[in-house]
This record gives sequence, C-alpha cells and structure tokens, in this order.
Amino acid sequence: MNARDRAASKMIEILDSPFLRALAEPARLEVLRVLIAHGPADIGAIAERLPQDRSVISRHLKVLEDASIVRGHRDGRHRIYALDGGTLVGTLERILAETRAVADVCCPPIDVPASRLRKR
Amino acid sequence: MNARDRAASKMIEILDSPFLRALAEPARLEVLRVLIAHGPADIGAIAERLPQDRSVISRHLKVLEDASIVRGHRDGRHRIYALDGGTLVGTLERILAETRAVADVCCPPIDVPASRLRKR
DNA sequence: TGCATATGTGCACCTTCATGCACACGTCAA
DNA sequence: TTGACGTGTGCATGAAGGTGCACATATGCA
Repeated sequence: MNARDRAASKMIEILDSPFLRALAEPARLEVLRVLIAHGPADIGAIAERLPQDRSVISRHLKVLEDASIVRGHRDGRHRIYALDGGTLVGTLERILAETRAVADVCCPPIDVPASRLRKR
Repeated sequence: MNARDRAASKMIEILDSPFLRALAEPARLEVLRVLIAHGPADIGAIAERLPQDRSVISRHLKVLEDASIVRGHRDGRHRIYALDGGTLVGTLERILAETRAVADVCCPPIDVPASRLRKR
C-alpha cells in the first residue's frame, strides 16, 4: 500500500460519515439557516419558520446532532438546539487537510496529457 | 437582513449544491478511491475494480464531473477521468471560509448557558 | 464497409429516506 | 393528580435515486 492509497483511504474515511450525508439534504440546510439566523431555539420555534411538520424538524435536528453539526440539550420540556460552530469548522478543517494530502501525492492538478495515456 | 442572515445565506448557498450531494454517496466515494489510488483511468478500468456495472460507474463519474470533483476527456473511444484535486481543494476552502464567517458572527462556540434560555 | 471495443442511455426494479399523521412519553403548573 | 404543552416515535406514503440489463451510439482498425 503506497502513499496514494493511504492518503485516499484517510480522505474517504472522513468523507464517508454522517457529516456529509447530513449536509446533503436541502431541508436540513434550511433548518441550519433558521438556527443561524435566529440563534439557539427549541424545536417548535424552528418548525414555525419552516413548512415541514414539527416531527420532521425534530428528526432533522437529530440527524444534524449525530453529525456533530448542532448541539441540543433539554431545557424543561423544551429542547434547545444551537449550531456547534467550533466542531463544524474543525470537521471541515480536517476534511480540507486530508484532501490537500491527497492532492499533494496524487493526480495532476491541471490536465492529463492525453498523449501519455493513449497508448500504454 | 443582518450580518448573521447574510453569512447564513452565503454558507447555505455553497452547501446546497451538487458538490456535497456527489460526495454523500458511498459508491461514488469508492469510485474516487480507485481514481486516487490508481491515477487517471478510463471507465472500464475503474469499473473492473468495483462491484457495480460499468454503466453505473459511468453515471457516477458524470455526477462527480458535474460537481467539479473529477475531470474527464475523450481519448479515442476511451474516456479518461482524473481527480480534479485543485478544484476540489478550492471548493473545500470556500466552504470552510463561509463556515468560519458564520461561526464568527453567530452562535456560541462552546455551550449555551441554559439559565439564559430557560426564561426568556 | 464491417467488426470489435468503449461508452452513453432508456427502462424497470428496488432501496433509502423525507414527510405527515396519530399517538405515546415527559415535564411543568395548578 | 390532572391537564396543558413540548417533544419523541411508529406507521404508511410517496419521491428520489442507485442499480443492472438491453440496446443504441461512437470510435478505431482491418
């Protein structure tokens, strides 16, 4: 297993996680937008600003929490969610670092010389 | 519209794109792994190392290309794909920058003081 | 031109998952 | 304890998309 394989595996391992799957859903991004625009809030307050049912918002927030994008805690009968900005930035930094490592050891950055590949 | 709204909209706009959706699929990540580990290759060669049908790999590569993650060009009757490392890193850098901007103007980074939120 | 190779595409099938409703559970106040 | 409120969950439904097969298209070669 050479340097490229190792770099690739580390990058894929980080990418293949609940993190990206949580962000790859437009409805969840709208939940994030509300959370950012209005600050920490309970599920009912967030759902009031979105078209989906409260139960749907509740599940989306659970997914975002499992992905370490938001944090939630009980407050009486409410559950307050807030963006976990520090962890979010940290995760993106790790992804960027691993991707840079891959780009460093692999694959031409600009173009593939076709003449090289044509006849092997 | 305040600073938080603007930062949120810019971040969501970048996140809600084919880029994240392309990376949020395990099968496509495996395609990327092959591409990184073995370098630029045609669709047949990539498909040989993966369990899916060639047509499936072809479609995955199309999705990755539309997301500016890989680049492809015809080479005779082959189509050679390669990781577009530079663009990939650049996209991640933009996402990280927008996310940092959001974290800067929004939302407590560590913890939400429950006592503050309890009684508004 | 005729054939082999490599890739693109229409189609059907199936899995995953977002969605909303009904209801159960937990918590607070009187 | 009782009722009101906020939230979690089981269930059915529908949409989106991954998958493989069959076939069409494109390219190179003799």
